[in-house]
Amino acid sequence: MARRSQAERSDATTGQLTTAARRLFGTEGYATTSIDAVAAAAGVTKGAAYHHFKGKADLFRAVFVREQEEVAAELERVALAAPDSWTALRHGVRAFLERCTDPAFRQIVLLDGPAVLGWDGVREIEYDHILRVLTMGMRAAAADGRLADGDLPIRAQMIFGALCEAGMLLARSGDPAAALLAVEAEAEDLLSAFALAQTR
Amino acid sequence: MARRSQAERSDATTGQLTTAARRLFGTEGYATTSIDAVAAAAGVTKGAAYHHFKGKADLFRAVFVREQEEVAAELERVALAAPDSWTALRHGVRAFLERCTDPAFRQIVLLDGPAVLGWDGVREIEYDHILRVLTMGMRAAAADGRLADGDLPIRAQMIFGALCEAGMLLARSGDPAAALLAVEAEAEDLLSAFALAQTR
DNA sequence: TTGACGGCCATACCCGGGGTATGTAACTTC
DNA sequence: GAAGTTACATACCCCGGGTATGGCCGTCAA
Repeated sequence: MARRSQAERSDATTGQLTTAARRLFGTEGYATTSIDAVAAAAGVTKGAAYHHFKGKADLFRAVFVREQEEVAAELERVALAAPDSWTALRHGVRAFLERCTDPAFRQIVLLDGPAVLGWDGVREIEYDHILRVLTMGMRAAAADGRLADGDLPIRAQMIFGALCEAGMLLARSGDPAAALLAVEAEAEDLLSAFALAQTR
Repeated sequence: MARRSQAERSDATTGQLTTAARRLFGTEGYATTSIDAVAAAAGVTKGAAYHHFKGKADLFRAVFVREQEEVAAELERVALAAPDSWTALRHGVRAFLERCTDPAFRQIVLLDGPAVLGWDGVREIEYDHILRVLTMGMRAAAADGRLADGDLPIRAQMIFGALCEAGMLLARSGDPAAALLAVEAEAEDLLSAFALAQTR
């Protein structure tokens, strides 16, 4: 192996570890995957893992954060490409639901995340990524007069919960394409809940 | 101890075990509570636990099911006491949110449940309890012309996801009473998403 | 250039806890 | 009341998370 700097070695190892962890956590689940298995899949030993991460939960956290970053980036990209704030929301919803097609994403973000990191833990991370993008999108729609006033953070959080459940639902469906349409229709109705015409 | 039948002994022991497990799982979380600790709190040993349950997950499942049964029963009671289908829905929502005030309920049903039993596992159980009651309530509201047509199971599932997130949210709030009002307002708007006046 | 220092990682080990095998006392059945 | 079954307790296995220690190599100052 050619001469490598310490930083290069570190980055390479952490990258191998998080990639392997993402694969194993996503397929086998958090509880049933061992640190040894992750390290072996990454081509290193447990010592390397415990050098870069405080423990198993910390490794999982790194995977979880990277997952959130990628989804948030894609959602932001989709939103920016949309002609107006309302279609930005709709396209974002569709992008999130399609992301839920990935079993590893569901296992890590939707199933194991809350149990491993606690609700405060996932909340803290999501608020800087997925929830941030969603809240911004809803704020823009509200500014455009497409959404009524109200508590936007609470509203975004509840919409997010509904979308997560919808993502699990269509993943279980025998006909994902048809389910996607049905779910999207319901999701649009949900967002329409806050359409301006509605009065309390 | 007086002479007891086998069935009485069994019922007493399983009751002690599930009660102790409910307390420990609810306070310490599933991963950090040991079978030994549960058995000790129940006044028996690990052998008794493994005699009545196939394993740790099975014990958790029993606790989870009982929790669902209790909530479903209360929701049904609240719904039946309501004058019409719409207020039945609203009172049910309130009852569920208040149940989320219990940290043990949140830990067991909302956080650990999906990770331990898998999504299919919780789905199967919830569909016979909370989701069943919610779907029935929405079906009644639809029959009364308070909800538009659509895919009711999907709709109920998504509403349920939103309510779970709302429950976690108001539990974290510094002022639960005020948060309850805000969350209830948003939840009503969500249900209004499917009000008959809405057209797609 | 070199030598000391520190970061990177492997090896060896501890130990808590899920799961199992076996023994024993109490209940049930005939 | 003897045989068989149920309801546990006890002792044990072993996987796996976490830690301690040592060695290799890049880094940096003199």
